Amino acid sequence: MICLIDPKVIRENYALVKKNLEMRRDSSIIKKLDNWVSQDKEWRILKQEVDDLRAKRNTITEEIKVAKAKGKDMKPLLEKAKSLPNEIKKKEVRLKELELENRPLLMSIPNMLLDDVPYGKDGTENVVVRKGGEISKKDFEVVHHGQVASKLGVADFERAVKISGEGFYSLKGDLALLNLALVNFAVDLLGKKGFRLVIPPAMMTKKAYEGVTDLSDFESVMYKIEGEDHYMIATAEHPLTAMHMDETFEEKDLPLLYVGYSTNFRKESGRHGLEERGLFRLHQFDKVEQIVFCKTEDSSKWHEELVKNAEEFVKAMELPYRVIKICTGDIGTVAAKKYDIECWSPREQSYFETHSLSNCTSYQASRLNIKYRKGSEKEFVHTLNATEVAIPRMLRAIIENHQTKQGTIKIPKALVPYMNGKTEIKA
RNA sequence: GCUGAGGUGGCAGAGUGGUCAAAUGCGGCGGAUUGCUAAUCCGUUUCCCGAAAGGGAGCACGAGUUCAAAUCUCGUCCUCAGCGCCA
Repeated sequence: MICLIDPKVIRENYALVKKNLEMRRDSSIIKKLDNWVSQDKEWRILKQEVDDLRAKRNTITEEIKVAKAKGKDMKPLLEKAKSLPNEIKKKEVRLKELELENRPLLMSIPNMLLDDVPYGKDGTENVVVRKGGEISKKDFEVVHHGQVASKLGVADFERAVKISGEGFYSLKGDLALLNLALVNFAVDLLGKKGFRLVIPPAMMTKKAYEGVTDLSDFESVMYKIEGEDHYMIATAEHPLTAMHMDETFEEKDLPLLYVGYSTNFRKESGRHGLEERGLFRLHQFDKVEQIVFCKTEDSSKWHEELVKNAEEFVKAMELPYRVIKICTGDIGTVAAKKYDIECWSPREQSYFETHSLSNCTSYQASRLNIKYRKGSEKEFVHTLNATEVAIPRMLRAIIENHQTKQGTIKIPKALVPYMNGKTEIKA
C-alpha cells in the first residue's frame, strides 16, 4: 500500500497519487500536491548544494587538522575556510524555510484511498452495506431521549449548562450507572477477543497530536490549555495511536490490539438545532475505542473484524442498525477506507451515526514514524481505529428504542449484570 | 515549585574541542565452522539526498561560539534523588 507522507512515494508515483486523490473530488487537494512537488524539487537542488558546501568544509577542516599535527602553517587554510560557514548558513536558511513550508503542506494532503471505496460526491452517495436488528412498531409516540431522561430525573441539562455552558450534561443515578455499564460491557467484550485495556492521558502535546489528526482540527475541534503546550484529547484514538511514536515493532509482536477508554473533549462548533439537543453533539463524552496496529497486508482483514466487533455490541444492545460504506467525497483526511454504523431513531424515523470505523493504512504511522521489522527491511505499520461505543449516542439509541409507554427505559439483557441486576430505569 | 545529579548507538556504558559513528560488554541480523545444540570466529546493526559512485546529517531538543562541538555558552524538555505542596 502506498504511503503518502513519504516524499519518495510521491516523487516516484506522482501520476498514481494524483489519480487517487482526484477521487476525493476536492481540487484544492491537487493544488496542494502540485505545490508540494515543485517546492520539493527546489528543496532537493538546494540540499545538494548545501551538502556539497559542507563536504568542502569538512575536507578543509581535515586539512587543517593534519597541518596542525605536522606543525605546518595553517594560515592559508584558515583563510580559505573562513568564508564557508557564512555561505553555508545563507543556503541553510532557505533550506530550512522550504522544509518548514513543505512539511505542513505534505501533512495536509489526505491519505490515499483503497480501491473498494465507493466513488461519490458527498454523504448522500454513501453506500448501505447491510442492516441488522428489527425495527419494532411502537404503539405510542416516542418521546425525545433528553426529555425522557430529564423526566426520570437521571439527566440534568439545566444545571450542567448553568455551570459549564451549552453542550454539557450531567448523568445521574441509573443513567450514570448505565454509562459505566456500557463502558464495562464494551471493555469485557473486547477483552475476550484479545484487546488490552488502556486508559490514556486526557491531554497531549502538539507534536504528538500532529501525527494523528488533520491540522485544521487544532482550530475547529480541539481544546487547547491556555499558556501550555497541551491539547485535550478528542478521542482515545489519538493518545493510543500516538503513544507508539518513533517505535519499531518486531513482526511477531503484531497485531497489537487495544481497547481505549477515555473522556473526550470537542468544540463541536457546528449547528445545535432542535434535533441535536440532548445527548448528541456534546463537548465532553465517554467513549470506548478499538485500536489496531498491524502488518500492511492485514489491515483490510482487521478493518472487517473491527466492524464485526462494533456490530456485535449494537446487537447486544438490541438495536436496529445499518452499516454504511463512506464514499470518496465524504471520507475524512486520515482514512483510506471508512465505515459508519448508524442506529435507528424511532422518533425521527431515520438512522443516526453512532460509530465510525477507519482503516488509516500507513498515514498515521508514517507521520508518527511507527514501523515494524519485515525481514531485514523496516516498513510502516498500518493503524486502524473504530468506535466500540460512544456513550451519549448509545444512551440516546437505548432511550429511544427501549422506552416504554409509561416513560421508563428497558435495559438490554446484556447490560443487566452490569446494572446490579436492574432491568428498567424508572422514576 | 525549589535544590542537586544526569540525558551518548537496540540495551548497558566510556568519552570533556580535531585521532569519535564514537572504546568495551550484551543483544539483533547475515555468514563461517562443528553430526545437532552449545561455544568460537568474521561481518553487519540510524536518518536524508543520489540511478550509482559518493556525499550529508545525527551524542535529549533548539539556538550560539569556532576553520572544526558529544565535548564550550544560553534556552527548553525529560529522568533520578531530596525538600515543599497535593487528590
